[in-house]
Amino acid sequence: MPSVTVENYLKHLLLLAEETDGLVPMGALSAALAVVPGTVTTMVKSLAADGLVVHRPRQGVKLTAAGRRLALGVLRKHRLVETFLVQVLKMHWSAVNAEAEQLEHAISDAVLDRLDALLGHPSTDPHGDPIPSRLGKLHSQVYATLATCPLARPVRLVRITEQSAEFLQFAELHGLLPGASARVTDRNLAAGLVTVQRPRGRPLALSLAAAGRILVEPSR
Amino acid sequence: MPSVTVENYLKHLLLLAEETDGLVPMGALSAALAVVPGTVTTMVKSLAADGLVVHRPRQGVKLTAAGRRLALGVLRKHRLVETFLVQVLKMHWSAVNAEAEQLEHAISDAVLDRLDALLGHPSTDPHGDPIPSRLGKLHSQVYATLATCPLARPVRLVRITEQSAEFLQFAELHGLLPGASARVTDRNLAAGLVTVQRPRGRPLALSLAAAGRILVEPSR
DNA sequence: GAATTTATTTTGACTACTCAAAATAGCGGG
DNA sequence: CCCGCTATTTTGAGTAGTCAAAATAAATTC
Repeated sequence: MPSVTVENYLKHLLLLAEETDGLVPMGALSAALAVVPGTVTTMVKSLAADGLVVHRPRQGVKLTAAGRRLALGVLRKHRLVETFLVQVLKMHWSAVNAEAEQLEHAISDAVLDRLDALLGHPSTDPHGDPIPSRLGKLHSQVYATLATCPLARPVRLVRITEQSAEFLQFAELHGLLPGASARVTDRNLAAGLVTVQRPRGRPLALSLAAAGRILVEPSR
Repeated sequence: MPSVTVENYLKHLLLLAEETDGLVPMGALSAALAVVPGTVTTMVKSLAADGLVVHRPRQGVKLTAAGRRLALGVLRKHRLVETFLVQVLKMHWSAVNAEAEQLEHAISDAVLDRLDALLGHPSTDPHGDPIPSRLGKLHSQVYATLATCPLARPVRLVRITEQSAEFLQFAELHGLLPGASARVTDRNLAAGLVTVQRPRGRPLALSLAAAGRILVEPSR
């Protein structure tokens, strides 16, 4: 059975691979895990020895098929637990990431299956993040973001790819929840500002970085 | 924050104290934790240094007030989680101890409070074991057992103080669940056998040891 | 009251993970 | 082509928890 530490290395590697696609730099992993770079080098070498990752020295790491399978299992637990915490226990969506961070390593597959059934086999968690299937399929579509979608066109928010409680609380305050409608009225690259219009709301200014964390699809 | 290991030492110490009352011998703790005796000595000394237990060398250990408070918190998590697994996720009562063993160390107080409310603030878990209150009160009554209750008198089962899946499955198979009625028709100390009569059931033979794990109260 | 058994403690060593700080590699600029 | 910067790796050391096996203390037996 993989340790909590190993599960975390693999999970973050999977998450970072989505953005980086290809090799994940050691520094990115080090930052994500809040661990000094030297520690990552050591651990990655041991993960490589176990066949869970491939290590290209001085270049980066990536998951092997076995490592990816394990990582998907952890991610499935994380996102199903988040969904449970919000839908059944009525917790706030900004609080559940931290809770799931712990529970994902303690919950068995048997309990997870029951939870999955209780929730009606959801395909996304409360942030819109896709939940890997029992078989390890992660059907993550490529979406536009508020930083890249066409101007003036109505869009529907589908996913918030940022877990910090502050950001999520800010987002909710301004009605930026998965499922909500919006329209980007202006985008100023020089200033790094995006202006978003919500139905029945004041125009809202967002940094380009923040806008890039909000995934959208064309409305209707 | 106490480690998983520390939480387990304290929890088992609390459980063993119920039976042993007074000092728990090192050997008992060693057996309960499935760890060699030398390890227990080492750990107990470090727990004592942290003010969580009192160590009487060559005699045994007991919890301090601080240690007991922590242990009660863990036990509360364990038993509420068990209750949740049975009542909400419909798992079998013989399986939930092992699951709760893991989850008790990963669940936060915030989640626990929601769970407690969802379950209607239960006072016992599915085995009839009392759940410590949020404030750390453990109202565990002294009950008779099938090994000690008066002969021929009708009794109601209140608690099964044995967590092994095999035993619990055996108990359920013969209708020995908390809440059930029964009557001890015969007790043979020499043979170490207790005969139990269930309404509409065949007489059932139980070892004295097994009978001692089933707590009862006078019926009506 | 010595001798033996049993419980406990000590000692030395190991695994998994971590950090701090020094060494090194590979890059981009001049 | 060399210089310096940044990312990475190495080295040495520490913490938490564990085991195996030898040493010791206490209790039991004769």
